[in-house]
Parts: sequence; C-alpha cells; structure tokens
Amino acid sequence: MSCQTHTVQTLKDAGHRLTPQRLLILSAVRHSEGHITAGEILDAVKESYPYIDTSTVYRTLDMLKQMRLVSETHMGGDQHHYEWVDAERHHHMICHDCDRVASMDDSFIEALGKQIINAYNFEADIEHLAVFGICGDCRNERG
Amino acid sequence: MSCQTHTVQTLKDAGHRLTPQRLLILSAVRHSEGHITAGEILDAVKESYPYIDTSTVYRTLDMLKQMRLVSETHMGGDQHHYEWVDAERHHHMICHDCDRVASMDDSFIEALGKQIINAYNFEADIEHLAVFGICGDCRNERG
DNA sequence: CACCCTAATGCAACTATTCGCAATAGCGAG
DNA sequence: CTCGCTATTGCGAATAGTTGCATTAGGGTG
Repeated sequence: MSCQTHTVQTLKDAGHRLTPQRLLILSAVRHSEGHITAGEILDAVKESYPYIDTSTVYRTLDMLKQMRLVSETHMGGDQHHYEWVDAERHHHMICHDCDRVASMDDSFIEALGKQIINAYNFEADIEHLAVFGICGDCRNERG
Repeated sequence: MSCQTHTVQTLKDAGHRLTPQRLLILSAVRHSEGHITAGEILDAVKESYPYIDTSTVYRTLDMLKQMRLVSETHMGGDQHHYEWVDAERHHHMICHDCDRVASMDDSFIEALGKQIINAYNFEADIEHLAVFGICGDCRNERG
C-alpha cells in the first residue's frame, strides 16, 4: 500500500482526481508481471467493478503515460502493451522468427539520445522502445 | 515507367502476381511526396478503380513491407504512414510541442544496431524509426 | 489458344482504439 | 456537512486495421 500511497499523491499533486476506477486500473498495471494489455486490464478491473468501460481504461492509461507512470509499447501484435515505469528503464528486442522478447539495457538508447541532441539539437524522449530483428539463437539455426 | 518496370520485375521474381490493383497502389505510394497513409492510398486508387477494397490496400502494403519496398512508421497520429524505400534510408524526429517532423540520418541508428549485435547477438532490423521529443526551436522558446 | 492451379480480390464481420456528450461524482470552499 | 465547479465516467457511435471465405483472375503449361 505504501507505494500506492505515493502514486496517489503524485496524481493529486498533478491535479487529477482519484476515482475507484483509476485505483483499480493502477492496481492492475502494478500487479502485472511485466507487460499488460488494455484488454487484460479491462478484464482484471471487471472482476471487482463490472461497469468499467473500455474508454475509461484507455483514458486513464493516456493520463498515466503523460505522467510517465506507465509506458506504452507496440510490440508487433494487434494490441499495445503497458508497463509500470520503475527505476530500471529498459527496452525490448523482439525476434521476428521465434517471437521471443529480450530486454535491452537503456544505456544504448541513452547514448543515442545524446548523439541526436548533439547533431540536431533535438531532445529525444525514448521512454520505451521495441526493436525488431533476429535473435542469436535463430541466427545460429539459420547457419 | 522504367523504375516501375524494375519494381514489377522484383515482385514477379518473388513469385507475386501482378494485378491492376497492385500497380495502382504502387503508383500511389511512389508518386506521393514523402509519407502517405493507407486512407490516402485508398482514395487515390479509387479515382481510377472505385471497387478497390481497404483490405487489398493493407494486404498489398504488408507484402511491400515484407519485400522492403515500402516502410511503415507509426508517427503518433491515428494512422500509420508508408513511404517508398529508396537508397537514402532515414528516420524521423517528431516534436511533441509543434508536431514538426525532421529527418535523421541513418548513421546513428546503424551504429546502434552494431552495438546491439555486439552486446546481445541480436540482429536489429530498424527499417524506419520515429523518435519523439522536443525540437531545438521549442526548447529555445521554453527558455 | 485453352486449361488449371492457386494467389489475390471483394465482401462482410470483427477487434482495437477514439470521440462527443449528457450524467455523475471528486474534492476544495464556506 | 453542504454546495458547486468541473474533471471523469459510461455509453453509443465512429475509425483504423484485420480476418475468413467464396469467387475471380494471373500466368505457367501443353
């Protein structure tokens, strides 16, 4: 609960209202292991509050994105994935062949951001990146 | 027409059939300045062939993506943007504030790809990347 | 030139996500 | 504790994109 309290305070400070729907959505995202889709959030929240509407989920997710409390990633499927933003920022490498997902350290992307600001004076804001390609295992199998 | 001939040959070599719909879609993408959306392609093709279906456009675009003849980018709006892939591979920087789009040289991303393969043995395949952030002008205005 | 195989098309139904709007309900002020 | 402002909700309709399936039509073969 203590971490929840902190988040709640962050929302209030930003002038957002605290509604039961938001608390439920927040809880669903935080208690998911890794990624969660909007549909999964909807299902999870419906267990305790069946009246929740799809648009409420998306709108809350938008707000949380803007506040940098969750990140949204398009991982190739037909749904976006959402993830609680914690201290360890990381990115994903998704294999075209076997669909496995691996984590990439943020240092590479951080370095890229620095290069971009030097070259173009553009302050890149790469919260969460999904890079597609072919993983080592599949590369080996291909020979 | 000569460039079109080359593309047509590429498709046939890959075992794809040449249909009037595909020729029209191809033409729409190639004659667009920079980006074009699926909806714009649909409208353009409908001028000469009103029976064209949305799904045909998307399926053709999928095929062209797989053949690396067009690239697909999610640029923040509600539609994807498609672009003819020419010799000069490049990426985009999109400003959160003013929505302006600037081009980024591929060299940065190429370098990132090399780092990733060294660190993770993952062969990244970054055809076209859209990076969000804040451009120099807006940074100056903010002070 | 006619035939056949199968890729590609058009259609209709379906999923994910967004938007406008009227009704509801946080929460700060008195 | 009550009042009122307005952010937020639920609903219903709309949009972008996908999918299954029966029909059509490239284009290689004889």
